[in-house]
Formats: sequence, structure tokens, C-alpha cells
Amino acid sequence: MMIASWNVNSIRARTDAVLAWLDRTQCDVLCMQETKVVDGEFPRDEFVRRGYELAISGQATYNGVAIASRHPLEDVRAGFLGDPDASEKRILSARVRGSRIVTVYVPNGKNIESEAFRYKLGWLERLRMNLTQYLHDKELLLCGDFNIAREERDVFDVEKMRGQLHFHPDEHRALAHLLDFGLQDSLRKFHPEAGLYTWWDYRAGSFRRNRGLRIDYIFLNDALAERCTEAGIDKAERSGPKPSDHTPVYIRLKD
DNA sequence: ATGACTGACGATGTCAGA
Repeated sequence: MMIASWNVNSIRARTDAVLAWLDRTQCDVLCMQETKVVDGEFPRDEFVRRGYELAISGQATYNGVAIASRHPLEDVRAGFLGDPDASEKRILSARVRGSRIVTVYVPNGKNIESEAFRYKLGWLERLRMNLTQYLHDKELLLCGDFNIAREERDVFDVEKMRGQLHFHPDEHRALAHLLDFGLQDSLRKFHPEAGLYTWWDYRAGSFRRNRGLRIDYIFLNDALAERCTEAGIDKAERSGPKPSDHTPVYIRLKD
């Protein structure tokens, strides 16, 4: 079973690219972020025609998350506990073949002096508290765009990034606290090397020069990590026509 | 180089992204 996460940067702008990617990979479950569209205008039919079920939690212009799955989606939950109708649509989860899959679009944070940065840290703390609702799920996957590069090997220029947005000690603490729930970074189980990124700025030839950040992750609890046979970043997708600035990350699980 | 590019909204610019 293949499970992927992709910040598509507008599902309407990326419909053809996403569908072509699904046709090529036959991915079982694709979690999407930054769909940027209200639920009624999500290109639902194109997914359904390919045999995917959809769970969507969208809004106009900003944010929006969705899960497309070739297996039934059960117990779909949008938003934080007790706040399902939050104005910002950033979290969505469902159970697929017995595993709880949670996908998030963590706030960007704007800059480290801003109110938006404090909001980002608070949002991560709320996410941590919300994970307790999945204590009964034996298999837990948390994926998405976290807008944080975890380690020095995850950024293109350590000295430039140190203490900056996406690589700030407060962000690192918040993410570490999240992983303390019992989650591990699937990619690093297989690929320890530096220079593996999931996002590249559209400007200044960043992709061509591989000046990027690893900010998209698939985190697994021990039960799922044990089943995980492969993890990767589909870097080629970033060089396609009209790409998102993020490229898909994925794992494979044995049955 | 506090730049660059892309998308939404809805307009010939502004905001946000990361």
C-alpha cells in the first residue's frame, strides 16, 4: 500500500498534474494540502472516476486539506476536537484499512517576530493535544506540510536559516514535542543523507540549484513503522510543467 | 539583494506563501 502527502498549492491549478501523478503511481491514499477551494468546487468527479473516495475540508483562497483514497474512508474528522468548524481548514483525518491517517497544513508563521509565528506554535500545541483522541488507534500516521525543517541536513543553507522562520528553536521544540507522542520520521528510516528537500522556492532557480527545505513529512507510530518498507520524495514531480512548489512524499507499507 | 515566482481574487494591483 502506497500513502503520499503533497502540498498541491491549489487543487484547481494542479488538477491535471495530480491526476496524472495518481494514474502513474496508482497511489492508494493521497493527502493534499493547500487545496484553496470551497468543497463544492473541488474537482471531485475526476477523482471518483478513477476509483478514489474523497474527504475534503476546504475554504476559499487559503488552506484546505483533502484525502483521496482507493480504500474506504471511515470515521472522517475535520478540524480540532470541539472546533470542527474552525475558520482555517488545516486538519483532516480518516481511518483507512484500520489505520488512522491524519493530515495537516501547519501555519506558515510569516516571520519569527509576528503574531502569526506565535499562532503557529500554539497551533502545533493544539495538534499535540488533539493526538490523544487517537490513543486507541493501533496504527497512526501523521503527514502533511509542517512548515518546519527538522535538522541541519534538511536545509540548503544552515547558517542562513539558523534561528529563522522554518528553522527556529521554538519550532524545533514544538515539533519534537509532537513526535514525543510516539511518532518517527519515515524518510529517515531509509535515507539519512543531507540535501533531500520537499519544497523549493519558485524564484531564483532554487530548484535547479537544489536550494530547498524538507518541510513535508510522513510520521509513523511504531506499529506502522514496522510495516514500512520504503519512504521517498518524488523529486521529479517538481520539474514537471506548472509544478507546485512542493513535491510529493510517500511511503509503502507491507500488508 | 528585505529581490526573484506563483495563485487567488478580481483587476491592470494586493496579499500570502516559505
